[in-house]
Amino acid sequence: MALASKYDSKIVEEKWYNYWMEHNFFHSEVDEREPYTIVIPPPNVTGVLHMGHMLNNTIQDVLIRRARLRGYNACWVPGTDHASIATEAKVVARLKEQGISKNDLTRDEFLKHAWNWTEEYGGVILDQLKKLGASCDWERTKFTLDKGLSKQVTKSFVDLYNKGLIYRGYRMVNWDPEAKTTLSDEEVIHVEKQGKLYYINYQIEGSNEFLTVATTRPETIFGDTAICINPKDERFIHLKGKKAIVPIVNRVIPIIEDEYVDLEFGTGCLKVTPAHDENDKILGDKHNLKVIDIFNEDATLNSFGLHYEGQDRFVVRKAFSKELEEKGILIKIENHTNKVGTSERTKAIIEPRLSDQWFLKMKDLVKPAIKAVLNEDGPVNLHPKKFENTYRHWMENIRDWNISRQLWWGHQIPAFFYGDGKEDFVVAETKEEALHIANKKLGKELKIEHLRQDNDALDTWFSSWLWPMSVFNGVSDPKNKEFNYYYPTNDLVTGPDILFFWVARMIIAGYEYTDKEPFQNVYLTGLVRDKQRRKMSKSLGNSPDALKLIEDYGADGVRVGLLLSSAAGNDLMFDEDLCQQGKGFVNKIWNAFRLIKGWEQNIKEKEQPLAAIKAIEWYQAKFQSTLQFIDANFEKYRLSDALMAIYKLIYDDFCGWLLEIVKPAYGEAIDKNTFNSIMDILENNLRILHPFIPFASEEIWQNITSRSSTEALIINTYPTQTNFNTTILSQFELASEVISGIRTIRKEKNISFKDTIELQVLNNEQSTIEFDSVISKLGNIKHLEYVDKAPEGAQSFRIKSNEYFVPLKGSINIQEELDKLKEELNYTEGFLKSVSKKLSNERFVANAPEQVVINERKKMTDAEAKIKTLKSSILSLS
RNA sequence: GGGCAAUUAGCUCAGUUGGUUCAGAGCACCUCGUUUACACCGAGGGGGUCGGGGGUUCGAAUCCCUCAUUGCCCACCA
Repeated sequence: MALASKYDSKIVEEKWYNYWMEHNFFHSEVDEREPYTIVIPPPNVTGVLHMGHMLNNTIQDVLIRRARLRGYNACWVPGTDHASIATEAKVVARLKEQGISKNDLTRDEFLKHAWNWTEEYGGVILDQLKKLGASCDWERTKFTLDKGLSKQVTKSFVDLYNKGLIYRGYRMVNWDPEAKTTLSDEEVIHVEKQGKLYYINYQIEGSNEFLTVATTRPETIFGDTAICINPKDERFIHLKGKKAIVPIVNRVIPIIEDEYVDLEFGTGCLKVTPAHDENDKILGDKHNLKVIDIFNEDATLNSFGLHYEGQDRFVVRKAFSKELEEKGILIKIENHTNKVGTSERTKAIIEPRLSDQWFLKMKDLVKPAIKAVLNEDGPVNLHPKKFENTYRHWMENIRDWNISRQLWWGHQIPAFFYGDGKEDFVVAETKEEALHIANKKLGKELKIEHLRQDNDALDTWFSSWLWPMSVFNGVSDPKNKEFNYYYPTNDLVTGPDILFFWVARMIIAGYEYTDKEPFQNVYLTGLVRDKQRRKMSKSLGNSPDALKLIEDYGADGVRVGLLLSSAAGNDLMFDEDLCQQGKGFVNKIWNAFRLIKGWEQNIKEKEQPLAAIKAIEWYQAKFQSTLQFIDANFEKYRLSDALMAIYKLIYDDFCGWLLEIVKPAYGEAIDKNTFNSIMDILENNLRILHPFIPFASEEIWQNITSRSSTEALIINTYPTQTNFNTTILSQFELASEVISGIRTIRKEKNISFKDTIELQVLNNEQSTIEFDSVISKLGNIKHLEYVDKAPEGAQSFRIKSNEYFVPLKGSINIQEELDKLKEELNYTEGFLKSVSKKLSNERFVANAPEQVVINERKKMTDAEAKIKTLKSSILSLS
């Protein structure tokens, strides 16, 4: 069978993915082996694959495939997230296109639409992951709204409520007026906005005097219930105990005193609107102020807004400030930049709002999770470590978590109201149970239809924080076999943007429910950016189509491209050229295989050339030293470095050196021993390549007909570390320098590679004798001999203290040669001077470690020897 | 406003406890080469006062101070 000279990823990748699936190689069952588990960060169910997912999941697949080869029971659990607010927003938008408003639907009707949408688009992303080569255990695919998982969410809510950790409270929360729901603090993104500072006059009651207040939000004047001054402020001493009149509204409000007010800012007078600012709320509570809520849930003004009722807050800001200006009440406007909270999802500006919500007390829950990460050596390690600082800071300053959302798509809160009072509810896993509890509590015989379940849904993250446990049913049944086998999981791979949303909370939940960490290592990838360092986003249109990339470069090529330059935690400047490099690498491996495969036609039992014996011996040592490096870097989660080491091993050492050395002359047979050794080496290469380029490695593996093992590569073995010969590595190093020297002479003297030459070696102190056969082959040398004195009429070069001569038929340019020698002599003498200067420094000799001094002395004697040979060469030429 | 990180070749980044192999890698670039696996190739080459300035030391990319720039996280100053 002839192999194509260019590797065709399209055919190959589909073929082997199907093959792996048919043989169920991704599936894991509990057995006696040690488990290695990763749970996927569940992408949004209606999402599509983007560059971040590609990077993320490539890393997970590399880890999982390597573990599988190393004999672990590797289990990668896939799944999707219902993504409450994001998905609900998409469904609402689609309904709107169809002319349907969410408000016109019942909860059940809306959910039907949402489920339809989920079934239509849901899971597309999982199919896209398959294209990337992700070896997930698809039989275990989970969805956060699955019955089993939902049950566990409900159970944990009830459990935390019964422990007194969940409570219902009337608090100032972050309100997203577009999604019409509250958000947690983490879902609020502060962005700098260019705003204005409005100076507004308030009349003092019973006088003609005015007091000027500076505010960024004039529309909230309708909710003012006090003016606050600093008691130390001498400018306003005369106003103590007086009252002010809110302009337009004409409400009379007290002037209160509090040291909270900054004397320097604005006018030193603060208007207090307890319903719409957290600080004002604190002031209000302290001074017993009235609370006037002026907004509807979509942030239009309600009837307190008088003639602005029904208009949007920002429209009102403009119109109202104009009205105030016209009436001479607004006296000045200044530019002012401040940070404004916006919704992570809808980008709407957050409105602080008082409402009844559900909260989770975090202070105590957090404690074991802090310890687990900040302890040296685990049990939880973040990679890179620098994130432990931000983790600590967040955890130590944590506030209670607002877990209720005014959304329908999600887990409905299992609280059941039996009356209209704020406290008239019970919390239970089912309505029936709730009825039972309620009746017991009240001593009554209520009917089930008297109970009304809380309308709110839970924050998405309140379900995903259970994910590593819930995918194994560990919350419902902590004693089950699977859970105890697979949990705690090994690695988590995700972006630092959800460190608080998700990672920290999983650790918290893990300790609360199992006393164990949910995972041992967290690999935090960077963001994928474009060449101009811009974040990749749909709106910028700078994000390449993931599937198109796979089509163009092959999944293997894209995987290599992504991994080549993505140190943990560093942002990745994505450039398609990287994929091109990856594709080139795959093609290189493929062609190396074609070469070897070609030898198969012509193998003979004959004497093995010495060059081949030595080269194979050398490569095996090189492979081992590289394997050590790779393993060490996997330990440190430095996948790029591991991959780069493999890249160089294959490109330079395997293809560039080994294959060139053992390659039989054109038309000649290869000896059997060499061929077999090369096959063994090829197989080992494929084993370490497989995690990174699963498709091409399997394709080649399956094309090896003489292979001893019949198993698929994916479930084969990984090479283990053995002792290796280090001196052979340095000997080869010298030999390669000699070959390089020969090539230079060939080039300078215009000697074709096809013409054989002779080589004479003088001063054979550091011997490359072991590799003379290799030098002869690659240098195309007819005759190599050791001589006692420098031959005449030869071109020469020096490696360490050896001198090599290539006798030339024609005359050589003596002057040219002489100049070169003098230049080299000059450099070496300068070098010697600096070394001896260092060594004559008494303090250096006294203070530096012994080995350093010895090394310097060695450098000195080497240089002296080299100067000697250089001088004698110069003498013989002139 | 507080905190954390970064700054090394044109680009993306390595550089462990200061000291052989410390100024490196990959890519890009330039020159040469149609050697029968691969031009998605091979052989060479140029390129950096390690952000600036101080200091400690026999010795600093590495430790300390300071300044500058950039990025990230956190934060209730109207």
